[in-house]
Amino acid sequence: MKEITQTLRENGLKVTPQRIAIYNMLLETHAHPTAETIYKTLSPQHPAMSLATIYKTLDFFKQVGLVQELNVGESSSRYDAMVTPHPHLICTHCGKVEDLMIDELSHLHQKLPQDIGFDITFEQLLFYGICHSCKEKEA
Amino acid sequence: MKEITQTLRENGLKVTPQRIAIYNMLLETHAHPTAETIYKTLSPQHPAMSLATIYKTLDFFKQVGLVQELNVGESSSRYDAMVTPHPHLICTHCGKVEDLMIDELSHLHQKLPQDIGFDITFEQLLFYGICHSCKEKEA
DNA sequence: TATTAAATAACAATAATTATTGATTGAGGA
DNA sequence: TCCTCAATCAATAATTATTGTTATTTAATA
Repeated sequence: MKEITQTLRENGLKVTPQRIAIYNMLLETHAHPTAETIYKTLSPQHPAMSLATIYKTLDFFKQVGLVQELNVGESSSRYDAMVTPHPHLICTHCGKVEDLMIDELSHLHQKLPQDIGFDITFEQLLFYGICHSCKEKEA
Repeated sequence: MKEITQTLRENGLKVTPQRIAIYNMLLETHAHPTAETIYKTLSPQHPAMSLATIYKTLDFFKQVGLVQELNVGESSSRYDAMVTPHPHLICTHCGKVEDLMIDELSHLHQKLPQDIGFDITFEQLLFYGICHSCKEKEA
């Protein structure tokens, strides 16, 4: 709680209940929710909050480095409060997205040759496949 | 030319001028165009072709394995006729997307531990940064 | 060439996201 | 503490990418 209020203030953003609610929800889940999911989850406690507020808040958070946006090829973006670089596993059957904390696959830009002519600032590694529980159901 | 007609026929799809035009355009470019870009590029020679046809054709091609869809976080998808797995470089300044043919970074799923509980079918590695020409302009 | 099933173009519809706008809030100074 | 003003809020409208729908056209095959 202290971290977010501090981070917001440091970046000249106001600390509002909406922003705190969104950030806390992202901290508590590992499900990489979409804006829509966040909206539905928070609706009971924040019935007045609009979807546009979620989008704007997530956009602020992204700029400030509190969350990372994740685009795995679905129609909508997902959001992750774990901002250190790490690969993701995506089940193409149920849509589940999992974090993968493997150091060897988390800093691949270091393995790039010098002459590619790009200054790399960020990397994203996605693995698509079928998760265990979906595979069991199919069998 | 032979390859696409053959592939389409093998998959029970009709060979039409539109499909051939779209596939040839993708073979000739390395720019990873969007549906909209393909549409505009082909309009002069195929003024009657509709955007919906492009989308549907790209969808067929994807299913059949003639192209791969590429989602780098923009609002629209890009398409690549190079279907062997390879990383991509994205310039966050001008939006350019380049192929990166590096074997070491093209089969990373082989480096995954056995116990992740996923059957991986596809991987995508994206590097975001500033390209050389954008960097020069900024300086 | 005639037949038939699939593909096309035109247009409508949907869904995600963004822009706009008037109302509200809260930090800083009197 | 109260006032003022700029920033933020929520609601709504607008935009944009993509996908259905359908009548018409076309490619494949006999």
